[in-house]
Amino acid sequence: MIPERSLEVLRAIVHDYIETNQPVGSKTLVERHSFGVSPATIRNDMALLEDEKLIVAPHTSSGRVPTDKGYRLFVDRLGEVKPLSIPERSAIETFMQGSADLDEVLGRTVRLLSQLTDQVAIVQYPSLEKGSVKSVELLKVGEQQALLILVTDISRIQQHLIHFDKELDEDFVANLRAQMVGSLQGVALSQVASKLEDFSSNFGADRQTAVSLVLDNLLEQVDANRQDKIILAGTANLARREDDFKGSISPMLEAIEEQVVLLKLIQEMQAEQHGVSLRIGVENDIEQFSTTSVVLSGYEKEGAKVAKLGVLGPTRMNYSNNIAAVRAVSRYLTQALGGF
Amino acid sequence: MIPERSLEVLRAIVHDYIETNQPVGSKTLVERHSFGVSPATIRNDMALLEDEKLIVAPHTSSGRVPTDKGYRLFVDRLGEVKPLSIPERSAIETFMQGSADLDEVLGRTVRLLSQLTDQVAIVQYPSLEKGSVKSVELLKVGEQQALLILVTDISRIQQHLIHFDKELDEDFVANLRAQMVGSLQGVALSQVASKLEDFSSNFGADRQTAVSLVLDNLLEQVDANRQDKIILAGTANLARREDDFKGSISPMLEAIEEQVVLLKLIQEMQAEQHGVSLRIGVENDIEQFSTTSVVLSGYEKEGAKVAKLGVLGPTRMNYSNNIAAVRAVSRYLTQALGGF
DNA sequence: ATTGGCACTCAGATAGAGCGAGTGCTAACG
DNA sequence: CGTTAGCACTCGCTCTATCTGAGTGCCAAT
Repeated sequence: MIPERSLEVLRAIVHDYIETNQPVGSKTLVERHSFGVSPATIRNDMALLEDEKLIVAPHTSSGRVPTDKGYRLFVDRLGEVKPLSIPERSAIETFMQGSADLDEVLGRTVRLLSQLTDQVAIVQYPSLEKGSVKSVELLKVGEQQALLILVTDISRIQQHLIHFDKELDEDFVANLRAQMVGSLQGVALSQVASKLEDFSSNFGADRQTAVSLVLDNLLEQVDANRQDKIILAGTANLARREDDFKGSISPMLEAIEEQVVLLKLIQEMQAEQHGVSLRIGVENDIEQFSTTSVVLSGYEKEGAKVAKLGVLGPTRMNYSNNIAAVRAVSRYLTQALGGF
Repeated sequence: MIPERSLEVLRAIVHDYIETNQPVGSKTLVERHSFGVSPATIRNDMALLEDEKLIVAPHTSSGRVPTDKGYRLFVDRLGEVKPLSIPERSAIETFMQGSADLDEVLGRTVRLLSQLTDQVAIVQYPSLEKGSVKSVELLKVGEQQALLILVTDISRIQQHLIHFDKELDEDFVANLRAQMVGSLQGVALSQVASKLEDFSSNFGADRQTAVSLVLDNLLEQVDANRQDKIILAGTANLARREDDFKGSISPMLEAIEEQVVLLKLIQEMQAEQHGVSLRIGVENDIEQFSTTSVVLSGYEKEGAKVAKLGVLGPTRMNYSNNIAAVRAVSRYLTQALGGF
């Protein structure tokens, strides 16, 4: 077991290193923090921590730097999550005010989170895996065009324009719409496909092409809903802290722009303690993110987890602050969504 | 006037510098290109070009590098726009295939452009300043909620969820919808506000709150349409060429993420020769972009320019290629939009 | 267990030397 | 007069050597 004071030393090292970006040595450590002991004693503790692979010396004779494992121990056992400051709280309040639809709320949220943490912020759109159809509409908007709209129970709206090869007549469109509403309203998204199985038998042979075109589009939208969507903010923060990443940041920017990798990462991470889940450095077994940490939390809608949000940044990040921010924003978002 | 051969020398310098990223000297120049003269002669030409501020020597005794002015002369008078390669053409073809609605087409376009040029690609959404209302819809999607949808003549779709404080009844919604369609179908966006001036007098006093709520939302959407929107791709390309920018790239990333600066820039630039407009380095009088060049072109819908698209990258970019790509993509997009 | 003392290590800063690509100038050449 | 060869000169790089100092590990004393 690691003695109490050694852990204090680790905490101090993490704290100072995050603040200064310099390897921290025994002497400066006793100066900055009031341990009641001499540098030599601290050195013994540091040797112990190094044996445990919690810290490492970049070169033979320089101060120590926390390892990923060191950060992990820090956040798990040492990092008291400090509450947000008053100005931060009021920033959240004002940011969240007067938002109307989902796009706007999430857009604000992601920018807010990025501002509070100075990191890249990620907000995942509510997964509709478990959602249901609130409303489906088909509108004729041109001679040969119709707009298919799908509204789900968390007010996520999708629309898609469909082009037909023949002119549409109003009656047919109205009829088709009515049939769809009848079959689908309130139906779970996962059930839509089966509900529609012999839907097209309600229509005459001359309508089959048009009907199946619409149905294909509808199923595509339902499917697109299962593929989760994310929005980002603050990618410029990556560049500002470029030195904290070993090599170039361009692979990371690519991965972020790609979104697929991010989605996979988010998918994998499960909420742990305090509702916040954390991956530090190589714990992300994705190569591009081996020098980054991810702080993630879920947010809720009507008591059920619907999606996640969090931040991504260099392993040398202010965990206490970022964890607090992610938790707070997640709570505020949950609250804001309650109004829908 | 600058003699013919000196211009050839400038062309060669720009070409080699873009390729190698090294200041180019007189000796390597005669080796790589078959001028029929000796290095000493080239040196005289270079001295001339330097007097004209078309090239500059980073240090007393190193090769020369083109100035912004040099690049400008190059693109205006020397850079023959080479046609795209066969693989590039077919890449465009496949990329553009099977796209349905506007979001999808523009999304593909911006990624394509970024791929072809290895730069940050920008596509502006069609400005609706001159657009007109194709269709307007109001759908009840919940007890106290309705979805307001605005479709314009270039198939740009917007929707917004409206919350009412009282329960809605079907008849009222249907009536309101019918009135709106009657008043607005085919009306130019700029005329919408005046058309609606005493619209609410068609309804009873008990409906006024609800009606004005809907109208406010509608006007807001029309207004949002005037604010242009842009989408981006390939921001990671900035990081990959970081060395080409003097300082850090983070201010640039911020400006790009902000979008406001970009919009202003796009607004200012007017199509010049070949339908392509160009800003090189300090010609952008925006500080953050003083080391970047922007290649921009318009694209059309039914013979009228509707918006712009282009790329942004370091001044040391392959202008011939990028101009060709922007032009080609703009043409293909115009063509693709013809189908709407 | 803690501490002072001490020899040791090594990254980073500073300085000087040599290299070489590239220049500008001048005088000669066709 | 445009072109060219020759040449002295500049100066950014690279390499090497030296120095400095922060920091370490170890050991004997407390």
